[in-house]
Amino acid sequence: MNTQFKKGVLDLCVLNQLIREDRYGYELTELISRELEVTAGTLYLILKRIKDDGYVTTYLRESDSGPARKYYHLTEKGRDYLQKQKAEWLEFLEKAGKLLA
Amino acid sequence: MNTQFKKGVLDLCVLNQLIREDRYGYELTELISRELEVTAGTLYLILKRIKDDGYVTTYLRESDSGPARKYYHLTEKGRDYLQKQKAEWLEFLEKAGKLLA
DNA sequence: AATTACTATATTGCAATACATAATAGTATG
DNA sequence: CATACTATTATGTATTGCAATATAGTAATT
Repeated sequence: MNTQFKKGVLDLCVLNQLIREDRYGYELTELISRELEVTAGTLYLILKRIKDDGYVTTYLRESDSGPARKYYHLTEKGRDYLQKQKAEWLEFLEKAGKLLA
Repeated sequence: MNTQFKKGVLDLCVLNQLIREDRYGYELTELISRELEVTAGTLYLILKRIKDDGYVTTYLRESDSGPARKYYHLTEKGRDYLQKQKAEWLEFLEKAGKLLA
């Protein structure tokens, strides 16, 4: 899969998984990679980024099947960002679509 | 406009403009930037890349309104590449779409 | 029981790629 | 001379890929 296509969209995919419920990193890795080829390293970098940007907050919770899980929670700022970026993405698709028609 | 969204798609947009006729760089810059925000520098880098990759050939032709124009011609290899990448792009959109729904 | 191996989970460093920005330069025309 | 047309290149930045590391449980093997 063309690596470049994912640039900028991957973080939206991640944020979008957090709309309804908090999830932990490993879980997100599995979820996303069901559709797109993504390695854990890439995912965790994205998680770090969206946390640094204030789009998510995190908290630890023990697991009964391994190390503690770090859960990610979408903030109001993250929700706003996601909404606006999704709109921009659709707008981009429309314009690019014209050039690719 | 989110800079990252364009990664990997811009060169397809350029190649796609060459399907029916040869075009020169400045012309392509104008064409593409009607839809997407792109500067000449970026466009010329892409043109250099797709030429190095053998997707286009070039030739000079004088203009009656300025310096000579460098025309870009899509090769058979470029046509193949474009077709495959467009298919991959659509496939990517479908998968990303699921994650963004 | 002790050792080993494997799964679940998180993190980090370095390399590669593509776009942005800005500067340069040459030709023709008003 | 100023401006529009045309092409090129250098430097910076952001995002992903790949690979390695680390830790805690669980299962398997000796």
